[in-house]
Amino acid sequence: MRPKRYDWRTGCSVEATLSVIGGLWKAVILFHLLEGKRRFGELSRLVPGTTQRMLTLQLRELEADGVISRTVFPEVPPRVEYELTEFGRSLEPILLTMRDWGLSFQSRRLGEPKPAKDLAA
Amino acid sequence: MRPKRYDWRTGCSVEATLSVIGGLWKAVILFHLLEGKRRFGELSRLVPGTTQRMLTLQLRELEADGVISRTVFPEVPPRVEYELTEFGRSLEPILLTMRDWGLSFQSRRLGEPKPAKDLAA
DNA sequence: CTGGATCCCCACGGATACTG
DNA sequence: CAGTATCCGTGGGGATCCAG
Repeated sequence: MRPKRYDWRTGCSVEATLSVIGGLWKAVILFHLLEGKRRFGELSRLVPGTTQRMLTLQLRELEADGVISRTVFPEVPPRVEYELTEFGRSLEPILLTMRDWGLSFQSRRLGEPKPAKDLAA
Repeated sequence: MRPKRYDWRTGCSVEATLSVIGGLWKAVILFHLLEGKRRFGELSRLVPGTTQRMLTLQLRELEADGVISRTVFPEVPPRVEYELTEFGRSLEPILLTMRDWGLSFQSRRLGEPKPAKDLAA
């Protein structure tokens, strides 16, 4: 049995949140879905560093949690679109807050002349 | 250093944020530190599901990133206190947003008699 | 184009014992 | 009390091939 890492029942509220968006690339995926529907290939390009396999797995879990919807178009070149559900959209405040902090963090780091410990971090 | 999972330089803003709080239990740890200083043993109890080793590792990384400070009291029964730095406190909006969503999620789930995957409204 | 199925490996993380 | 050191198992995730 997989005791999972996070337990939304016994854990604190943050832990509950992580049980949904705690996956490796979930937050990043959801962030890119804020702007609208995305095809699999788009997400693949938007999230470099992840493999197709990982992307698929993460998308499946998000779908299972009711955060995103998956629409398959029965076309000859297959097309699949992922979209936030109403429930998934409720995560927007979190994602936007993370984006804001990230932007600030990035510019802060870029402004630093020399990192204290060049290799790490 | 290994390319790690997240790269705040090449990735999107959310990815940059995850490079700091993306660790397994980092968000949970930081959340508990919002209320003030915590001793190692306290955190250990506050974050069930994590081992001392993991807790130590996560704390070390957070410290290396300048998010928390570690104070050692040279007492006979050793005492170590962890506290958010000013920089770490800048993460508060994220943590609080996650807490809020988690609370809502928990109560929502508790009210559900059966898991519903199709939620139109 | 969008994945599913498989194989494989290592590094992540658990458990335990020890120390200042 | 607050770790560190060590060993070790596992499963997470990469790579590859195949399919609709």
